[in-house]
Amino acid sequence: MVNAEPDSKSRLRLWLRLLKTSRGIEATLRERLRVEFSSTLPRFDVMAALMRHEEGLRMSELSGVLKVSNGNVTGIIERLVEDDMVERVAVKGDRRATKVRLTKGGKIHFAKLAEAHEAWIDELLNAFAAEDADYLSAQLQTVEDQTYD
Amino acid sequence: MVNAEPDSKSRLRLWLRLLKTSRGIEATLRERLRVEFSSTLPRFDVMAALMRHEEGLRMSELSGVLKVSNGNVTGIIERLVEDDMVERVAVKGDRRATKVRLTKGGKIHFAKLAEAHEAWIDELLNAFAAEDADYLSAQLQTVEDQTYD
DNA sequence: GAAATTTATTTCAAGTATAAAATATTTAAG
DNA sequence: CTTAAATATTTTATACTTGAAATAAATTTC
Repeated sequence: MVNAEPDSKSRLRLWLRLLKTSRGIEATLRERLRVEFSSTLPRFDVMAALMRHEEGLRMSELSGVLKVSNGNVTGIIERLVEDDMVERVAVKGDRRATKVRLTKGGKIHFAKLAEAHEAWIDELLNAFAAEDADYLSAQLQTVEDQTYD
Repeated sequence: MVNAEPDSKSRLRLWLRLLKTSRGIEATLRERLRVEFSSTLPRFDVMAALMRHEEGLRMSELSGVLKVSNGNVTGIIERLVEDDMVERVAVKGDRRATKVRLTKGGKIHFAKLAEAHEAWIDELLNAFAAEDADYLSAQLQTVEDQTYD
């Protein structure tokens, strides 16, 4: 028995499924961050990146890590600074650059967000046993090298 | 041999991988829609939904299908109407409602977008044979029921 | 070492996105 | 019928996002 359907159809279905799944999870995370912490996913992403870099990151490094535009990061950082979650630090030797890092309060706040976040993901993806999750991650990893920016 | 790492870590890694993969593909699609068609992903999504409903959709049906807010759809439709891709049609019997549907030009334009879109996905996901893609889709499907809005 | 180029960041214009408030209309209740 | 409640949509305020232009500072070139 031959299958008349081209592979492209299966790939298209996979893409639509991938999109639906990730958008669904994202929507749930957004909602919970908003309701339970008056926060947002972009703020969470920025703080997570800064958490992994105690010493701080330049604005351009941050936008590189998060793969978003410079101007975008400027705006999010502005609001995080207003809320005393993040502080700007001058870079000695280069007056064009600024480093940003979490404040003490920012670290404390993020720890709470991160704990809740991990629990939410654990709940939303509980259909996957650890082995299945690892296998799926590996499968998805293979796409990575395909995507060029 | 026991594994000290809790399942939640595997699930978190899966989520981060899922997010990275879909954002990567989305970024590529956005870029190509912009460069090759001066269009955007939200416009594509709206037009795709309208293509599947020849007779048109109410604004609220459209936001339901796309899972985005009413106000959001209002804005996207406004711009599509300006470009003569979409037209508003009065709903007889209910003066509150409006149906929107693709114009003839909108259908012609969307056909080009859709063809390019499918080819891009086929290229970006070529690492997956049809069977692998179908299997992955099925795996991801299991998450669906977990996500509540 | 002054001029040209590159680099780091912000500003800007336009589009996307949400939740909440406002409008307009229809339906239900009394 | 007339008020109250529900429904469909738009408007508003705020945040996020991008690419491109502007600004400022550092580096390279002649």
